[in-house]
Amino acid sequence: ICAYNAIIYGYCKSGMMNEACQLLEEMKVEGLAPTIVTFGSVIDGLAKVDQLDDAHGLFEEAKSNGIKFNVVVYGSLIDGFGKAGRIDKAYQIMEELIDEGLRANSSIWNCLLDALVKVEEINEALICFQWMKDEKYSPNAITYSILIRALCRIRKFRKAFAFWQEMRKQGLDPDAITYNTMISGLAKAGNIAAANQLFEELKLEGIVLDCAACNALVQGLSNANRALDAFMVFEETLLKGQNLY
RNA sequence: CAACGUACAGGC
Repeated sequence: ICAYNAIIYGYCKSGMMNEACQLLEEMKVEGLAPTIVTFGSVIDGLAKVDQLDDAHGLFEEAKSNGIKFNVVVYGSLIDGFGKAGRIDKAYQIMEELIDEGLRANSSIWNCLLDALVKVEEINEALICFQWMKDEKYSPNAITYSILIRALCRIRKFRKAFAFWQEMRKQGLDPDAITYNTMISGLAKAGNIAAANQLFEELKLEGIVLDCAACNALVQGLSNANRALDAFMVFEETLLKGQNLY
């Protein structure tokens, strides 16, 4: 069983779902009972290649065979439906999760928030975020990244910065991805001045920005017809011995 | 043990 699980896990991670499903069938034929890990891998794999209905079907089928899934498997489905823009299904799975007496966690909420942002329901996402906090779940760096990106998209920079500060106030250190989200969010929305300023501020704080952050800024400057400035950032990055692609 | 967020490239 462990051997099967390991191979199936590998197939699923690389998106080779035909092979994975075939092995799952083979297990049944051999009289081996797939475990929650087996089903979890396959469901996650199917959801990632947009075979959502198959994923959900397998989920229901396993459940009716007495398998009790954990939050992670629910998370795979919520994430999958959310990415496909099927919010209603995502909510439905969320409700099922609660009905089963399972407790959601921050990751589940993040999946849901990201889903709402993807269909441009930013206000709904903000309400959801408030709700999440009311229910005493702690947002993490990922939660804030999702919201900051969303707010930059709709050009609510002030609010994006407010979240940025709220995050630090809670002792949550923004990670490399949060920085990049903020910088590229500002740059893409054409707010080069703010992006540049943040970039400089972070440098002063001794924070090392990675190549994605530089890319983001270079791109923003280029779009604003400031090729010269873009080039300067580029050179400066090179001088620091950073790896650029 | 497993689910979630950032930049860039390509094809029509």
